[in-house]
Amino acid sequence: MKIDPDSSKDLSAQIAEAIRDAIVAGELIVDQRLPSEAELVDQFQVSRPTVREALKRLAAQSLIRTQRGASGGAFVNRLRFEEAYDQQVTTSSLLLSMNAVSFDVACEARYALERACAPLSAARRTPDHLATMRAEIHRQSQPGLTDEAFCASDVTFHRALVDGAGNPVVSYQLAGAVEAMQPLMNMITFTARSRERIVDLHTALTDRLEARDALGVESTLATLESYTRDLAHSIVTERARRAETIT
Amino acid sequence: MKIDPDSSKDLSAQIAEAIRDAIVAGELIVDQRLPSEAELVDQFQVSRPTVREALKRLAAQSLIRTQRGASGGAFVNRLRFEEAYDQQVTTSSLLLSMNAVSFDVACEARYALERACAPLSAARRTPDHLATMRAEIHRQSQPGLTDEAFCASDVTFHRALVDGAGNPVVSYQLAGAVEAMQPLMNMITFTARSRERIVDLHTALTDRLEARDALGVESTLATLESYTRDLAHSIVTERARRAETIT
DNA sequence: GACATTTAAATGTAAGACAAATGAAAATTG
DNA sequence: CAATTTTCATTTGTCTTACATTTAAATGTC
Repeated sequence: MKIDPDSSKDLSAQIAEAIRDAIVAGELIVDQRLPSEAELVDQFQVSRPTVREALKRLAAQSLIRTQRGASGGAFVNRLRFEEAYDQQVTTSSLLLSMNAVSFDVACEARYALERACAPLSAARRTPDHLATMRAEIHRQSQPGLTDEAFCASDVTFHRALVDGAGNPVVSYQLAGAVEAMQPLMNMITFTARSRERIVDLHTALTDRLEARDALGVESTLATLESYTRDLAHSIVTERARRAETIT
Repeated sequence: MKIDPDSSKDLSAQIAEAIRDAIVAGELIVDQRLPSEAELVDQFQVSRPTVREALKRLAAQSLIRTQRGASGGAFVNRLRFEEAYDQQVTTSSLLLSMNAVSFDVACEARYALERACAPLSAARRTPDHLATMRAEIHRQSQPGLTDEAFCASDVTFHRALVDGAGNPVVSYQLAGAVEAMQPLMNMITFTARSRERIVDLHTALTDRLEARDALGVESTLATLESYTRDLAHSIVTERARRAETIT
């Protein structure tokens, strides 16, 4: 592990990269203790703040965790799916908002990927998944639910559908696609009628899943996608019409 | 933006979180300059190294970039798809290796998601995508290609297939699934015969895509998946047999 | 007005100090 | 001797101060 003091990059960035590469390459294994900050200072011939900045970079990516005290130090962190979820969701959300990704494009991506789970979920869903989905359907039917709560329940519902595939990698990948859509979904105001329609589709989805009818799940998801997109379009045009009227 | 000096978390972690929340909430917009380190010191009532550690955490997530000099400082960074790719790939790779995800599970997830692109790619692929795919097929047919190069070409081929969907969100999501598989794929030794079979399937895939035959693409992908899994299984059992013989 | 120089502001890096946590060894006590 | 308490060394967390380097703008010079 070497660093170049004349590089354009920060020393801390170089050191972080060197350590990260060692982790990725398997030279440092999970739960292994890194050298102490003082030892890293000697090893890389830099000051302690620089070493610390490097370690914080790694900590921000959940690659290491630190512990104070006598037998403390920095340890290679086992990256868990749950932690990776969160990072993926915030990254995906920022990607959508910062790159002005349209509702249509995001929606298309989400449902395309979600449909990919249909065969797996139909084959492997457990009663637990179905129960979660029906519970969320019930919640969504409650009058007086705020739009935010409705969207949150929608996310939980779809996550249960995805988790039904019984494949953690699929769940991880889809978490970003599904949850990152939520801010965009929150812009939609759901009328009583549109909620009713969505609840109907959710019910159909759950029924098909219970019947292990993969094709039925896929086609229902397609219907839900087009309905969601229509809903978004009508709201956009409605807003445009109102703006027109005011002008 | 407030921080709690008595929290169990590091001060730098709290400050980073506060700034990150402000970015996610849209209070700080792209290319906007953050307060200088000295100002942040005043604002949060902490020392400069602490502020800097917080900024490095954000830089590690590509949320900010820093610039030296008179009108320098830290700026909110536009998170681009390309940067996010890399992070996603390393995160996905580490998830697979650190959680001992089996080849089957990873492979299933990858092909399930990739099949989801089939209808979109069939509808939107351009001659460019087809040309890239055929070029990679040609490369894969070259004798004397190392296994690593073969795998790398395989990744390029599949990325072109995925990019054909013409949806950047899909490309982003799939980048992790496809590229993170490469280390696992690299464990496979490809014989001349297996390479021939894969090249045939790739050719079929490209032909179907050219014909805009979505179902054909899907079924060919399914065939490729099962062949890949069979290949991995035979290699595992072969190794087990040899180990048996030695013992 | 064009060009060279200076200056100021900002980040990058270094060095040293102390605080706080923590586990282990040593001392104390029953 | 065993159990408990104390002490101590190690390590990270934080602060202070200082200097180096980069960069753009202000200033001066011709």
